[in-house]
Amino acid sequence: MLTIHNTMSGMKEAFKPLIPGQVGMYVCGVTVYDDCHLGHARSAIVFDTIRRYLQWRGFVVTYVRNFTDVDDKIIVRANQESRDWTEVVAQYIDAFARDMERLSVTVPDQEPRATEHMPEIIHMVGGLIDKGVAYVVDGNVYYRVGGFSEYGCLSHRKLADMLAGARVDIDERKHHPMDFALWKTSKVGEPAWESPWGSGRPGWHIECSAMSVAHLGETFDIHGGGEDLIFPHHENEIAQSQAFTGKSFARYWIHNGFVTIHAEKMSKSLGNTFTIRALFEASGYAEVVTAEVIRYFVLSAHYRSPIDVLDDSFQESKRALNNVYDLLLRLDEVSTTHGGADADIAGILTRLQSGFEAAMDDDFNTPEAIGELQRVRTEINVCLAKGLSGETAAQVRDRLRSIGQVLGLFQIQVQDWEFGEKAAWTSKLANRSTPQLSEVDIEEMIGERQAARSNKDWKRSDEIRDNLAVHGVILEDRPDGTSRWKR
RNA sequence: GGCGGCGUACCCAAGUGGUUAAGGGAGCAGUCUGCAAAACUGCGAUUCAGCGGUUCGAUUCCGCUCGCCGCCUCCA
Repeated sequence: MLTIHNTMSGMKEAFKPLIPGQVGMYVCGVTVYDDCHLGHARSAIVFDTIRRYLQWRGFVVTYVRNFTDVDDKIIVRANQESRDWTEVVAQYIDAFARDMERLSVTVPDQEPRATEHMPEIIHMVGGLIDKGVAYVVDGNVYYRVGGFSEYGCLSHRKLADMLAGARVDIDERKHHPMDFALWKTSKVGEPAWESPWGSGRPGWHIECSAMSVAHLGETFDIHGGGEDLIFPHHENEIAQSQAFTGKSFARYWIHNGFVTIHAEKMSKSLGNTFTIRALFEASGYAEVVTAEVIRYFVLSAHYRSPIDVLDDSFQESKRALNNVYDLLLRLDEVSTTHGGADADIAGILTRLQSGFEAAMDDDFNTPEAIGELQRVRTEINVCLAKGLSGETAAQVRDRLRSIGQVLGLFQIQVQDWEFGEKAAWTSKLANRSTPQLSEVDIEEMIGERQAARSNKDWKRSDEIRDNLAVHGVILEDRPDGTSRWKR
C-alpha cells in the first residue's frame, strides 16, 4: 500500500486517489526571472520520481507543472536589463526546459503559463469579490484572510501568531495585515490586462489556483512544491480555491526539503548558489552521466530531509554509480549458454522488486530503495562469479534497468558511462584535457600489451597500461588473459 | 515570540519498542592477479547528542537540557 506524508495532516496517509487508478498532480514550477539552481533541480527530480513511481504502480497520472510568467521579479529584471519582460520570460523558460532535459526530468503533461490563463484568473478574482471574501481598493483586489476560517490549516499556524512575529508590511490599503493581493494595478510599461477593476496583473498565488483548477478540476489528488511554498503560497492557494469553489482543493500536499551548501542555505548574497547549468559545465562528464550523478545524489536522501552539498558529495555518488555500471558491464560480457547460478536469480530479482516497492511505497523512500539495489548488486556479482547464462544475465540487466528507470538511473549504455574520475564539481580538481584515444588505437595498444604479456615482458605491459591511463582509459585483465577497457 | 524539523560509525545516509542498527563513500586486511584494477570475503557504531521517565525491555514513545537548521517577508 502506497503511503504519502501529507503536509496537511502532518502524517503518512494511505494514498487513495479521487478516481481509482488515476492521479491528478500539480507541482509549482518556477517564476521565470533567472537561471535555476540545485534547489529547483531537487524539486524537479523529486516530483519527477514520484510521477514515475505512480506510473510504475499502474496509475494513469496527469502531471501539471506551471510557469509563473508574470511577477514583480520579472518586471524588475526586465527594467534592470532595459528590455521587454516578455524577452526575460522567453529566455528563462527556454533555460528551464534545457535544464530539465539535461537532468532527464520527464516533460509534464501540461505546462501552463499564468499569462495564458488570464480569463480564468479574472473570473476567479471576480468570483471571490462576489462572495465577499475579497475587496477592491483603487484597482487592487485583496483577499480577506479573516473571512476564511481554515486559514493556516496547511502551515499549522494561527493568524494571531503570525502577526506576533512582526515583519509584516504595513499596507494601509489592506483591511488586515495578512490580507494578500489577488490583483494589482499596473504602472505604465508593466504587463497589464484589462479587468473589471482596471488595467492590471494578477498577484502571486492566484495563478496557481486558476491553473490547477483549469487543468485538474476543483478537487484533485496531489499538490507539491518546495517546503518554502507551504506558507504563504500554498496556504493562500487553499484559501482562494476553496472560497471560490466551495469544495476542498488538493487532497495530498507533498513538500520537498531544501538543498544547502556546506550547511548554508543557498543565496545570492552568500554567493553559494549552484545553477544547474554551472553544475553541468563544471562536471567534466558527459551530460547524461552528470545527470545520473546529480539524480543519485538527490535521491540518496529522503525527499523531506534537508540535503547538504559537500565537496565530495557528487564524487561519492559517482563512485556508487560506478559500481552498478561495473556490474552492467560484466552482465553485457556474459556469453555462456549455461550458468551455475541461474537458479538463484529468480529469487534475487523477486526480492529486489518487492524490496524496491516496499521502500517506495513508504512515502517514496528513495534512499532505502537505492540501498536495496546496492545490496542486490553484491548478490548478483556473486552469481556472476559462479556463472550465469547469457539469457539470465540479460534478464538481470533488463530488470535493473527497468527498476532504475523509475529513479532515472542506470539508463545509460555501458559504453557511454564514464568510469574514470575527472569531475571538478565543487572542489577544485583541475580539469585535465588529454586527447581522447580512438577505439582502434586502444585496441591496438591492448593487442601489443597482450603480446608483451605472453612473453612475460611485464615492463612493456605496464608501460602500455600506464600510457592508456594517462588518456583516461582503465584496463582490467580478465582471468582468461584478455583485457577489458573502460573510460 | 509562534510553528516545525534534525542530532545514527571517519564522511554521507536508511531504519526498528526486543533476533546480527541497511546501504554508499573512504580506510585496513585477505582471496584472485606477473603486478594492478575490478569482484568477492573479513574488520570497523556493545551503540544511535546528554539526562530523566514510561516499559519486563527504548536508539525507536514521553519530558527536559545542549547543539544545529528551516518557516513565520520573496524563495524549490
